[in-house]
Amino acid sequence: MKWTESLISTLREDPKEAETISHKLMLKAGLIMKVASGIYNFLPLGWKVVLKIVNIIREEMNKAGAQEVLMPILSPAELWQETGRWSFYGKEMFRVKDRQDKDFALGPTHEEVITDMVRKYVNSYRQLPQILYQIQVKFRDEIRPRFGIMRAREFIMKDAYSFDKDEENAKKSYQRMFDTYNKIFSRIGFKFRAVEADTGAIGGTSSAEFMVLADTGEETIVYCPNCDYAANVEKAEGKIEKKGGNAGEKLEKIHTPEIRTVEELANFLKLKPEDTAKTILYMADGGMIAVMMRGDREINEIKLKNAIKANELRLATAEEIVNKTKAPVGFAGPVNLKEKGIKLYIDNSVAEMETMVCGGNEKDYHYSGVKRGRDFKEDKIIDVIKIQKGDFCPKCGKELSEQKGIEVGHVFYLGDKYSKAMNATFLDEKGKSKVFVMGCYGIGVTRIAAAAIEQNYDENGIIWPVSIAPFEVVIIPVNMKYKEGTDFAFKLYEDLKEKNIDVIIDDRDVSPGVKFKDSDLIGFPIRVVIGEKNFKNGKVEVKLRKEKQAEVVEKEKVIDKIIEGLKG
RNA sequence: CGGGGCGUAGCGCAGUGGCUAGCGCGCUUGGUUCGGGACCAAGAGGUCGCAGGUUCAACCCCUGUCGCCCCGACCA
Repeated sequence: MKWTESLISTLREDPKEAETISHKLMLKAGLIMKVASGIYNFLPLGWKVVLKIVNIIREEMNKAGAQEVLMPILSPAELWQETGRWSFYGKEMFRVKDRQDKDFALGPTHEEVITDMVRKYVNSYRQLPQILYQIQVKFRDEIRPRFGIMRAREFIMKDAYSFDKDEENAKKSYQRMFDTYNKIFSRIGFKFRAVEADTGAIGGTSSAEFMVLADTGEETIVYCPNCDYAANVEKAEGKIEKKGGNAGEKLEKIHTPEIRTVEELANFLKLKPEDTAKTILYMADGGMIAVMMRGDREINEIKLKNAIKANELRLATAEEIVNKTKAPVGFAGPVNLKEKGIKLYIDNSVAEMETMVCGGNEKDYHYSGVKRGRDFKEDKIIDVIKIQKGDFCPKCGKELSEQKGIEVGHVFYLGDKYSKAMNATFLDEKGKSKVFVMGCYGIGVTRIAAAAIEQNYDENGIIWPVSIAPFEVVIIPVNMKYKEGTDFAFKLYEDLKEKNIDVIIDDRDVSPGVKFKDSDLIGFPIRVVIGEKNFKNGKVEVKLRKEKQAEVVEKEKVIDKIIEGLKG
């Protein structure tokens, strides 16, 4: 590509609408353009990046024996109603009506559509397993789209679905996809990690997320430096240090005016936060429940939601709390809670405490010396504490660490959730009708582009990995009027194209600084500069974007040097 | 949905109840320059988000509305 013939439009100043690195750089480098909130045009450079990502994914999926299909963007409400997701998915699903007033969804994911396809065409165990995938636009009306294409409302996803005759084989398919994902992300050049994850709206029994490691990531990963345990903090389990639980032996009611937080309470009573237990009130599927955990720790609501098998969970409002407990927010406690008709769950950490301070269910009162069993009785002991750095690995017991990540892939072992709901069956060896055992596997294609930037940038711009760079090499003739130099530059350009190297030549008649700034900003992995002084000595400069130092090489050796650079 | 902020040229911003709305960058033309966002000269480009109101007069004041960004709730 010649720069003068391309639609490349870089910005000199930071776009004000962007805050995060990748968003800012993608706009500044002219990769994407916003059309509406969470909706973007991919400009030529940006689309080249996406296509390179797509190619890698497609190659690896095909190698793994998966077959590509294409499902429609629109899907009829009936399919979603079969699994109940028409109502369950809520406002996040874009819905439209056709001229007959029939309901359709813009596909946020395609389990229903693919299951419908497979139940129609697969009738025998002999046709199994099947792994089908597509690379398609997805629509999700995110509550708050942000960070450019990182969390967009319209985005490209590779979604795959496996169908097997039984659990054993389904687990093999799951493993095959897991391995394929490792290959894909390695090929792209990511520093990444697969972690245990919550299954969220897709459902199923187990899942793993592939996280690109970047300090700017939205997700927190808890991992063990000693063994292979790693999990999204949403899902993470662990042992927490047993401490505290010394709040006197005798149950005493204490006047604690205006004291609502654990911090205030501990200071007031000259105890430690871990000697207290906090009680949080939630509305779970319409009814109020109470959850207790040790005072110094935070709750993980996702773990809670799963532990109590709630569909809908939210904090109780101040009004609901007063109505039900007769005490204002901040004074909830386990003593006499049963009489108010509130189910009590306690975290493991509370079960370990000898005695504790708790809210008194009365304005300005707490109890000290509260003993489990004597002063209250829980309905169930569960694990709801948010695991953090310094807690102990559930597998090997060593201390856990934390890091930030960006979710780019997610594999789910689904089981029969969708096949059962949609009555998707086949005949087994014995002629018996059985439902498919499924898995589903997503990769955020467009998100990968943003994640790659979050992981690879400096103060001058993007540093693309070679695998997905918009061009592998940029050739910069410093002065277009210096004929010998530009002649060589164009010759080199043709030679590289001949060798199937993805190259662009910056043939603009602008000052050198502009070319250097733009090439750093866009982040081409290799830059070849042809300047008059060097060229008169038969030399040109080759610089890797990721290195500080450029190298001056004989002009005859430049192609070898480039090829070497592309490998490294 | 709650909190905060912003809509003026392609981008980043300034501006005043009054006459022709500015600046920088970018863009066009001509010339000089050529290793880190060069310089000179001459240009093009605006329903001041939209609607209504107040006023002799509104980009500016008032009301409404739409859009966008950030934080939170939420989220494969």
